Amino acid sequence: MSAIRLLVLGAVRQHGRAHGYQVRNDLEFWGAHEWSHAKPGSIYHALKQMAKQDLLRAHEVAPSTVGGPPRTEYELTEQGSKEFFRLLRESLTAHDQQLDVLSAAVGFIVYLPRAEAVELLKQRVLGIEEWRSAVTEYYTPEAGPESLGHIGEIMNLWVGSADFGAEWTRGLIERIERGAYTFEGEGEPFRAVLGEGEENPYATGEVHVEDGR
Amino acid sequence: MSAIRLLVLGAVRQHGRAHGYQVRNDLEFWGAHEWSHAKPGSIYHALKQMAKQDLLRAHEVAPSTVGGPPRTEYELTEQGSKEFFRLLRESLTAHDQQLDVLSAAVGFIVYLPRAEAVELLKQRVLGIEEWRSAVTEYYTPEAGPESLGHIGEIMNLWVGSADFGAEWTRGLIERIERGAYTFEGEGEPFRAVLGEGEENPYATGEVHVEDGR
DNA sequence: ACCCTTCTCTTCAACTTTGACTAGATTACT
DNA sequence: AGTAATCTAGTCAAAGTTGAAGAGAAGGGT
Repeated sequence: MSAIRLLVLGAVRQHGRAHGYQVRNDLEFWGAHEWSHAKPGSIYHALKQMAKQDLLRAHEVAPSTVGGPPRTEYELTEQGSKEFFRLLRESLTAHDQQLDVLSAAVGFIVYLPRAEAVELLKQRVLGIEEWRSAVTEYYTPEAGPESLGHIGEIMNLWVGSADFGAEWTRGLIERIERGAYTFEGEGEPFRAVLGEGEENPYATGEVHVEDGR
Repeated sequence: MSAIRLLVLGAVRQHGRAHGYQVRNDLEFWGAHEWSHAKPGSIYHALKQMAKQDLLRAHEVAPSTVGGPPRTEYELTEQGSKEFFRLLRESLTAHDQQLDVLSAAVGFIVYLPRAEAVELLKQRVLGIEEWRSAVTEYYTPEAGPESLGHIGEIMNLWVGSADFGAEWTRGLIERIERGAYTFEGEGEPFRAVLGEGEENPYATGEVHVEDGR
């Protein structure tokens, strides 16, 4: 599973209503074009696909104030909202190697209650630890590690990478438990969208994002 | 870029001549179906595609000894061989997050001369370090790290992950420089294919993530 | 003799992703 | 003023990926 559906659902959700280009800009604002591989084509495709599956409601909009082709605005349906949270929870606990999926999920983590976020992350750690012990037990050859030849290096890479993932997750859990960040139901929510005319401090140099809402 | 082309080219290359099912089995034997996402469909597709691009030469083979549909055998063309090494070199140096691509490349690393392997890995480390300093400089807000909110955790994840990747690479470089493993032109080559009728020791367990020999 | 499962080898349709392209409007430069 | 560049907004064909299905042969049990 790629991160794009989660990202797109999350972007639309933050705006309430958004068209493709807005979503595209949000993702760029979040730096997601760097770590996910969210190309324009994928975004527009995801929007259409999810509209077809009744996760999003599409609204045709008049040719628009600024130039360019007619836009379509989308908003989440009831189902879409459920799907967003399903993906979010799944992405937080799944311990496969997908950094991009995890990143997207972390970006939206504050939309969960604090306690649940911690719970899910703990599950993540558990999953990683289980995976680790299963793998190291299973692939430890009786003939000693040399029998694997250079192939053993691959094991090394994966196990080390998993260890790092677990460590990072533990750190995050601790910070959250100590009260860091503002979660669902704790007052002023964090909104990672640009206000009108605001400048994107993380744009890639030339990029200059305007957000109409 | 996914790892599949490199894996398929490498598998065919080790056999000299191979049909789709053989490639599929090799990948399973290597555990690659776990860490790459090499499904049968992808493998057959890659074979056909690369045949169309003259990277592989296809031979129709008589309906075969055992049951089943007629097989097509493939072997590398001159171009295919070049492409294999091009992909191998690229995958070893590219410092984007793709663990699967790196894993595949490490599996084939001994087909390069030792000195070149070291050279490429050093380039990898350099690339990671450059990326790291560019990112940390660019994304360090003047308003202090708190201004990023929980979004800062994503940065943390990526930078830490990159650091781990660099560390792992340095370790590998050191071992190779000290004479570990047998590289191209150093005698008996490492061949990770099953002999006829040999059993795959890693074929049936459910836990099946890494690679073995 | 019969059925059931497994193995061999491949195909296919549906879906996703990519990268290039279009095209009008606005700004920037000389 | 003229033209180059950039923004806005999106489309499309080609390529890649997935998961399931298919069909023949062979083994294994009752």
